[in-house]
Amino acid sequence: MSVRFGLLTLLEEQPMYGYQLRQEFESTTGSTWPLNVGQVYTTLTRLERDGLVEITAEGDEAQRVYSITGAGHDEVQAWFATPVRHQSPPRDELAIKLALAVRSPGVDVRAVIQAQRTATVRALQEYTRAREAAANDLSWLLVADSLIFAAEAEVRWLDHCETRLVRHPKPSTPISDPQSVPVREAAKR
Amino acid sequence: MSVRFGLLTLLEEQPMYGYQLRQEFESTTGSTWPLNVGQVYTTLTRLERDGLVEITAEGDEAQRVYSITGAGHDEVQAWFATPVRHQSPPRDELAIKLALAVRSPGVDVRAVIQAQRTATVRALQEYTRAREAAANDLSWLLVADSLIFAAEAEVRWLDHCETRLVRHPKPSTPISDPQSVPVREAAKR
DNA sequence: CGACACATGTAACACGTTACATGATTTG
DNA sequence: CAAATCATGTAACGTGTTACATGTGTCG
Repeated sequence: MSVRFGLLTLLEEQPMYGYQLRQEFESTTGSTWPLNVGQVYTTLTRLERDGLVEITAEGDEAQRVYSITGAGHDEVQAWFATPVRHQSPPRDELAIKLALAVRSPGVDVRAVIQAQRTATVRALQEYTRAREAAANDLSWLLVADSLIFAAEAEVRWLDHCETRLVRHPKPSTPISDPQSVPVREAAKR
Repeated sequence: MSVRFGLLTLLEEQPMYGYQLRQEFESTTGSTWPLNVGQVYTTLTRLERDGLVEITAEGDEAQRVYSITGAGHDEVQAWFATPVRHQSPPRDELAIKLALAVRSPGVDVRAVIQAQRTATVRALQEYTRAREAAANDLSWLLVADSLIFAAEAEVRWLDHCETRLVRHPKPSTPISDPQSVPVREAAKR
C-alpha cells in the first residue's frame, strides 16, 4: 500500500510520468527504499483502473503524464487522516524469530541475539552517517530519524531479551517430555 | 518469509499437521499476528514442493502430518544464523507517510502527527495490558515487549518530528513557483 | 438438532520483486 | 560511435489475504 499511496500523494502536487515519480519517491525517502521502475508502471495501471488517476497528456515522445482525479484526492486525504494500524500490526520477522527461538530446542538464543545486535548496531551507524549527509532535506531527515529510532529500540529490546532469558531460562526439553515422542521425530539430523 | 520460516521452525520440534501448526504459531506469538489457516496449507504445499518438509503420515481421518527434512533443517539453521536485513529494510508506511506529508501542500502535518500519536499511545496501553496477561509465557512476553519498545520509539519519533517541524517550517509553495516553467520542461533535468 | 471446534483445501486477487525487452536522447 | 541515462512496459514468480467449499466430531 505504501507505494500506491506514495505515488498518489506525489501526483497530488503535480501531474507526472512514471520515471519521474520513481525519482521523486526515492529522493523524498533518501533512496532508503529503492523503488523498481517496473512497479511504478504496474501500480499506475492499477491506480488508473481504480479511477484514482488518469492520463492527461500522452506526449509525442511516449511520455504518459498522469494526473490525480477527484477520487484519488479523496483517497489521499483519507490516508493522511487515518493513523497507521496498530491492531494486528505488520508481522515483525525479528520478533517472530526470537519467539520461536526460545521455544526451539537446538537453537542458541544468545547467539541469535548477539548476531542481530551486531548487525543492528552497524546499521545504526550507517543511518547516523546518512542523516548527517541529508541535513538540508526535511523529509529525508525524518526518514533517517525514523530508522535510527527504530534501530535503537531494537537494540534496547535485544538487551532486554537477554535479561529476560537469564531470569526465565530456557528449559532443556521445552515441548514434550522425551519418552512420549521419539527423538528422531524431533529433528532428523 | 516469516510464515514460511515460522512453520518450518515449529516442524523442527515435532511433526505436525496444518491446523495444529496454526495454533502453535498463534499461541507462540500470543495471537498478535493471526494466521489464516488457508495460508498454512498453501505454505506447506510450497515447502513440500521445495523439499523442506514431507508428509510422513496420512492418518485415517485425512490428517496429513508434515515432518521437516534435512534440507529444511539447514534452512532453519541458516535463518537463525542470519540477522534480519538492515540494508533496504522493509518499507515503513508511517515514515513514508510523514516524509510525503512534509512536502505536500494541503496536508496538515501537525494533525497527521497528532492523530498518529494518539493511536500509538492507545496501542501502547493495550500492549502493556497484554504483557501482564502473559507473564508466564516467555515467547509471548518477548513479542509483547517488542511491540511496546517499537511503539515507544514511534511516539518518541513523532515528538521529535514535531520539534523538527518547528525549526524547519514547511514552505507554502514547496515544489515549483507557478510562473517559472511548464511541467514537462521542469521534469527534464 | 444445531452450533461450534476441528481439519483440509481451492480460487481469486493484491502487492511486491526481478528480469527482460524496447527505444529515444544525451554526453564523453 | 559507444555508453549512460531517460522512458516505457511485460512476464513470471513469490508471498500474503480473503472468501468459499467440504466434511467430521463433539456437546449442550
